[in-house]
Amino acid sequence: MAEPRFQRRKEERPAEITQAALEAFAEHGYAATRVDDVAKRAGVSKGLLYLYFKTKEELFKAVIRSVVVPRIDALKTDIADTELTAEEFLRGPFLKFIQKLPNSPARIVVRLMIAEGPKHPDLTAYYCDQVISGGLAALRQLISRGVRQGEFRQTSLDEFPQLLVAPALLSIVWKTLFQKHYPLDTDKLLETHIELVLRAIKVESGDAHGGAT
Amino acid sequence: MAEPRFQRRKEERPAEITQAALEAFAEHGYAATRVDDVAKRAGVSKGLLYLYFKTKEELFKAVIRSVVVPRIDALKTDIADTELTAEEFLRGPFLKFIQKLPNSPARIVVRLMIAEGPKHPDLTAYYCDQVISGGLAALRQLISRGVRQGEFRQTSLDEFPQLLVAPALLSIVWKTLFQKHYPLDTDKLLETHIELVLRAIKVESGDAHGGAT
DNA sequence: ATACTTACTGACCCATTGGTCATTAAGTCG
DNA sequence: CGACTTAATGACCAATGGGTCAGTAAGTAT
Repeated sequence: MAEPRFQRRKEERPAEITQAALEAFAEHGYAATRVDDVAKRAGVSKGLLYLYFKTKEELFKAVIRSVVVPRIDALKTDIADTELTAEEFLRGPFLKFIQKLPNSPARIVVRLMIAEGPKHPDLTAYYCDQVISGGLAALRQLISRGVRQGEFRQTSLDEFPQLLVAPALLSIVWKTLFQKHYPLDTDKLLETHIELVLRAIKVESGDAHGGAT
Repeated sequence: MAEPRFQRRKEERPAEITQAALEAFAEHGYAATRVDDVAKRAGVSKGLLYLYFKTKEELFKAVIRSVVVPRIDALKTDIADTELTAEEFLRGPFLKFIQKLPNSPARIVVRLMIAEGPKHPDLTAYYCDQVISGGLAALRQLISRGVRQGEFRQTSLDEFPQLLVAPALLSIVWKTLFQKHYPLDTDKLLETHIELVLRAIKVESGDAHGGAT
């Protein structure tokens, strides 16, 4: 009876709607998701949603941004602030970072970007600047540091830091598509990846197998 | 005047439509492509399209199959029939194979599968059987051969042959999304990848077994 | 030629859904 | 407690597009 038909919560609404949209997009993809469904999930009317987001496309962009921004910032400051050697960093924080990706909202974002990216040039540009450009620069910096400190040989890897994250992308895609048919231990896969990369780029000292320092 | 309004070409139609659909899907993705548009591209009426393909979804599946089947068969027989050493094969035919992917129809298929796969379980299963399962088995075989012949060390790579193709997936995605903003020499990237992998897994011998037999 | 089969057409149907707006009611201020 | 502002609603509109089917004409057999 005394239940109010709705409450006014101007501040929280955008985040709630964005979160609901992320879930809906995760289930059906962007195109097949009905705005009405997003609104229902957020416990809100469609009309209100359109009060906060001009169009469905705007909502889409807001979703991407809300997931991407904090995550990439974390990695960037992590690399800048760390006191670990390059190898320790790769084995530790970096490995942890890419291991988390396949089970995080990043998985959804990657799928959405691949599917819808080509239709949203400005969003892709934004993503390039925020995620790709910054992320790669940070990785390149990490590798260069390793080379400067005499840990790593001079290889083409610092020209293609993408190679460090390629298996993470594969893990994400795999989880999204094949996990059910064809389970894959992505944690172990990524660990193996780091292992192999290190073996390939470390300066070959007397004890090649020297596991941890 | 004497121009016939249309010709009857029962045999060629399916392939023509499939090809047109591939192009349309490449441009707009599956959901945003209108069946009418596919028909127009194929120079055919929408009605006829529905004569050959029960639904839009059936058409989609046919497109995927038409691209995937021949390509993967090629790689499989290639690996089985080759007389090269494992290292030579990786540096030669395998590198060529993954270098071609980012500019082939495979690129489109990958995007479509990532975007739409989760909504088509049976198609995903099919893809798993035809592409993934077979492809991985072939790669694993290649690696094992290398190990048996004393070329490669025993590593976890044969547990995760996916690592061999991960950079190819990245290249495909990159080309699809970022190429314009952020050019990437995928050929060189993939070459570097093979280089690094080989350095990581080759038996370390200054001279013991000289690599090639 | 004539009758017959069927590849092919394109106008039509109608469910779906992005987006709007007149209306309602929750909060607020004097 | 009124008077007022605005967060929130939900019925509604218009367009889009998957799918159908009655009709047409290209090929074929006789």
